Amino acid sequence: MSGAKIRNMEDFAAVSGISRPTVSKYFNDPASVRKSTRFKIEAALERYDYRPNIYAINQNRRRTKNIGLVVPNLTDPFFAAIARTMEGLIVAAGYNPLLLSSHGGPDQEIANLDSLRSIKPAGVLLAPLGRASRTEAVAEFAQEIPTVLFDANLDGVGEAFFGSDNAQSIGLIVDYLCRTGEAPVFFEMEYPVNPNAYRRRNAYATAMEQLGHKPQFVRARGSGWDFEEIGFQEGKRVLAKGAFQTNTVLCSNDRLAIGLLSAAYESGVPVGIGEGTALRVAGHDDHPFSRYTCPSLTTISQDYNAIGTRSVETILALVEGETRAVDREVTLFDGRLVMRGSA
Amino acid sequence: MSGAKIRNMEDFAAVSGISRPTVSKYFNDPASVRKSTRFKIEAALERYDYRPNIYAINQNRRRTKNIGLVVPNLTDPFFAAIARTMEGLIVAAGYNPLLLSSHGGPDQEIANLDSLRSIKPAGVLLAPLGRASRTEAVAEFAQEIPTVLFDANLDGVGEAFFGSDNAQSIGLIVDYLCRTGEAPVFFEMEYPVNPNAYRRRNAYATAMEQLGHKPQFVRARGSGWDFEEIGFQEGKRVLAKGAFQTNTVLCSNDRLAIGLLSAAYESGVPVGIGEGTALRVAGHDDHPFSRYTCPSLTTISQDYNAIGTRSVETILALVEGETRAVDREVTLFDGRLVMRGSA
DNA sequence: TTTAAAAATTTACGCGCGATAAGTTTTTAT
DNA sequence: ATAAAAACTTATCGCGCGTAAATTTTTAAA
Repeated sequence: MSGAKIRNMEDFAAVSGISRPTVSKYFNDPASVRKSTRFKIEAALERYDYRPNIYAINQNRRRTKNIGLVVPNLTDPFFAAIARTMEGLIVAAGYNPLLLSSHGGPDQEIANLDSLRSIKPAGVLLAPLGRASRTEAVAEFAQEIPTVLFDANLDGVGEAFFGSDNAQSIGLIVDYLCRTGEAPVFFEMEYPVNPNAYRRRNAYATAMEQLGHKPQFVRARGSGWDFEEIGFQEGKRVLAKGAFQTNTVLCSNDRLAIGLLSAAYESGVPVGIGEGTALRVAGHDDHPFSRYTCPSLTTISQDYNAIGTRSVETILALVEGETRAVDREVTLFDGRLVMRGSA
Repeated sequence: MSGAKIRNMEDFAAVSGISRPTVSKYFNDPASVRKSTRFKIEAALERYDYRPNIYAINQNRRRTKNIGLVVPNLTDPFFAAIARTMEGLIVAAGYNPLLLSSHGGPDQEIANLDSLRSIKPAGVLLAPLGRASRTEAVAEFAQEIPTVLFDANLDGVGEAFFGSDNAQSIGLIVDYLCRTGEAPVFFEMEYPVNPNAYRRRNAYATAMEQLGHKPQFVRARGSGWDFEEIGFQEGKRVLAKGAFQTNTVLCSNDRLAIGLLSAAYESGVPVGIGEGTALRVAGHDDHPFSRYTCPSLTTISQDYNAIGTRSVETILALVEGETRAVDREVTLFDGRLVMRGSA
């Protein structure tokens, strides 16, 4: 770091002894210039502190190097974790991730897409809110800008969808629960906000019937995204009434289960699989905290590594191929049973 | 939405019947143009889908409208929540927040600041990693770009710092624990990554001595940010040895406490304040999940609404005043005792 | 070594907007 | 009604870079 102030690429080209357009080429792809000129430029980079102006770059480039990454709710550690995975992959591919959270609201989701529009991203990875999403507006966005959905599907929107196979995973855990004890009751939100919740409900019913059991539901009243609180409040209410039809409860997701476990504890209902327990509880998602519940939560681990990897690969392929998908690809990954103390 | 394609501000000015410079003024401040012209422009905005090119704007503006927001770890729901609060305030003030997570690593922290540099933000809100931060590099950044620190202080870095008064909050909870039972042992990381952890350690010692008790420490081995796991593993180890010197444990933070509670459960040690309990556990931070631990966690609630609000206000004042702070302001907010079931 | 092809470089221009100056029209105040 | 102030228009420049076309250099093949 020394010498005169470098104000732009022209200045920098001067001190490095190379023409500005060649320097420009270098920054777009260092391998595209002759080795000798690359060395000259890199030598200059060591002596002077210069970096290209990102606004000037993007004003002229056809496509930016930005990839939008929109999740329903960053406060949910599940999405925080998957977003982190994806961010890493995007950076590794030489792109610039832009992380936005919809905070559980469709207005914010649209606002996020709007703000992405002005960033002119090369592509977008979107985990939609689901049923709460304004599907038309989202579809319109996906029409404009290459978009890959993950976690929650909106029929026909975007170039591809990657998520979990709820039928497989719920089937798996229902089977496990039935093998190891009483058949489970399904504990869920009365009005789920997420399409996965509907799929899980149906998957539960199907799995139970195939095993010769009658599906039984307990529906928690309440709305919004504060699942733990709803699971807790409604859990207390149901436990007080003794209204779980069997001693086994399969929750639609881990956050609901976390609330229910807390309610069981406060209600003095011992949860687990050992001696002296009165209730088994299972969840779905392998939430980062499910290891530390009391007892630790038996659940399904979504393969979010696969979901993240494939989603990023797909959007990058679309972006780099400058082509739209011919068929909309829908890929569902299997969940894995995680046996812990609660069921 | 109709009519010809609008490619730039010139086109849009034409269809709205206003000159381009005036349209430019409008977009910078709608109140700066005559009401009649504002209506014309807004009428045109309804008919045509135009939004100014953000890259061209920022290339020419002295200062952008971007505010960087860097947190140590978005996977931690505490930071996710405070980031969300701040994002809202920044948007409300007409600025554009850019959320970045350092994922617990100093390299990523520096990378984040570097990537912010190329965005040329008007100002930055930074919750540094703390002791792991490369202080010199962060200080250099804060020299370049107006920066306000929050949560963790780095001496002399940035224009201001807002955080919690650990002396007050730890004093408060130590006092509470001593009034209601045995004096607490302090459970903490052996090598804390965060300056708050050090302040809490010292605050604990001071508070204990003032109350006539001998401070006693249990230090968890392990490093990194996986506090729950460390609290769990080390909690099991210490409980197995019966090495807590009293029946009351004050944890340096809630995540450690969550791990410890899980360990106590698995070890068959009943936690709480009622009959038949053997251990009291308290935490610090009012982590979003501390309501749902078993038992629910007695803790200190940081006033992160105040921290968020004041941090945003301060950076915006700096940004809009185009002035640097004369004195570096350090403001610590009081914590609030949250009494729950665990202690 | 010659020569054509490929690669690298330079020339020249344009992107979409902010900023400013000078002149014109409209609004406000007296 | 009139002057002053405010808002607008026209004209022009410059920001920092990407990129097509033209030119030069290098490489590879004959």
